[in-house]
Amino acid sequence: MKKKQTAESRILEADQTRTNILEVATREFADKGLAGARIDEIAEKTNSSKRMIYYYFGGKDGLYEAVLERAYGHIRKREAERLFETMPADEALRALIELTFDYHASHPDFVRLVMNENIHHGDHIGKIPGIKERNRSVIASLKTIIDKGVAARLFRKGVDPVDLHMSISALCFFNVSNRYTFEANFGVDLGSPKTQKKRRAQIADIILAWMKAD
Amino acid sequence: MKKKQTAESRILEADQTRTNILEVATREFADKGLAGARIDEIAEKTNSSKRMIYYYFGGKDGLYEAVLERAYGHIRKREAERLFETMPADEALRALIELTFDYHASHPDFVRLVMNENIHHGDHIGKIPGIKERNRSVIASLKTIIDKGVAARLFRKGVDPVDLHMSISALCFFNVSNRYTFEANFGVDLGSPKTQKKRRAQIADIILAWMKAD
DNA sequence: CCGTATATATGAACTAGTTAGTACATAAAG
DNA sequence: CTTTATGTACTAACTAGTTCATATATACGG
Repeated sequence: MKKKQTAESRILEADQTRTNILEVATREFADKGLAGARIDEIAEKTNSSKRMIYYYFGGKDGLYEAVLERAYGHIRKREAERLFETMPADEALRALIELTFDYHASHPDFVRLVMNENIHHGDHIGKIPGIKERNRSVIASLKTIIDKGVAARLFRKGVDPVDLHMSISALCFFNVSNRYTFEANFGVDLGSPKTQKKRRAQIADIILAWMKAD
Repeated sequence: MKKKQTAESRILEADQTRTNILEVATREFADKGLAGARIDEIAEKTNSSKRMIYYYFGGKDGLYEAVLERAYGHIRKREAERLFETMPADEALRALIELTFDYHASHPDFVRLVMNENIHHGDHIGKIPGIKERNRSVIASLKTIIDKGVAARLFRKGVDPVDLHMSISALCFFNVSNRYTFEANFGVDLGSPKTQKKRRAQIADIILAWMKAD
């Protein structure tokens, strides 16, 4: 398959191999959890081999941590929050909530990895460098919106941005994380486009009702 | 250890053995997940033996399903909702939310089992007989409260009780399910009494603000 | 510019330890 | 003598991780 190589093409290929392994492993860990996923199965689905997993990532835990770090790296890239600077605070907040909802809905793997990490008592997330720093920017964005809303007498005073973030996250996260049990318990498919569309607006309504000045 | 037995004492002991196994297995499955828990480890922590796990529950999956059924059996026993019949609708709803919050906070094993079941795509929850029926009563209770609140012009019209339940569940569930990642991301311990107390009231505030008539 | 050492990358087969599940024997009660 | 309950020892399959061999490209001294 591989013909003559230069230094660059070699580095490139190695990088592709690493990325390919991470993509496959992300799917497997998200699907079956850290304990449930199998190294041999991941290796098989890869364009590469088991040997290379150990070569690049050291072992199952190393691979899992790399997968987790990559997943968290993706979510914090949406610094599009600056877009909201020109909007009124309530519209900005709604837009931010919808963005959060959409991210969760379109990244079930991320949600499932987080679930799994909680099953494992957060033993690996602590190893990701600078994770708190990355999240601070989300809180800062929310604080800006809150302050602006309070100044415009649209929002109540005294809401902690961390609480606000927690509430938005909880509502958006649950929609993906508890999809299967909710379906079994209530016969509602949280993944259907119709339910999603309704819920997306509803979550924003809930948060805005709470934030609203009396 | 065991002396002379009668038929009854034998049945009783057998029942204690089964219960003991289920208790131990609940902790283990909640702690490590279905794939992560080990039959040998469960057996060791039991007053009984591995042999009896297979005798009573058939295998790992059978044991897990029995654990899941038992956990779901417990949560639906709080039919204390009738207590709220005498209260105004908003107070009743707040009380119900606080009850839900407390249940989640004091049963992390249940929350973690549900998380795990979602990791496994709800493959086992479907096997629990009559699970939908059991949940219908929760929705019915909520509907009663909503209707009463609407009649008293305390609540908005048109809120679907399933949506209301979903929102309450999401907020209460997240507080337990995402404890470890939230701590790692934001340095907030959702399990501390102070945070819990604040959050308990806050969740009720959020839902009530949304339900309130304009 | 050639040869040799060195770092990077990869394949194939193997292994030690684990893990779910079973076989067989037995004991007590009805 | 049959049903229920239980202890001991075993096994077949799996699973993470390793060993050894090797190919290719670059570094570097002569």
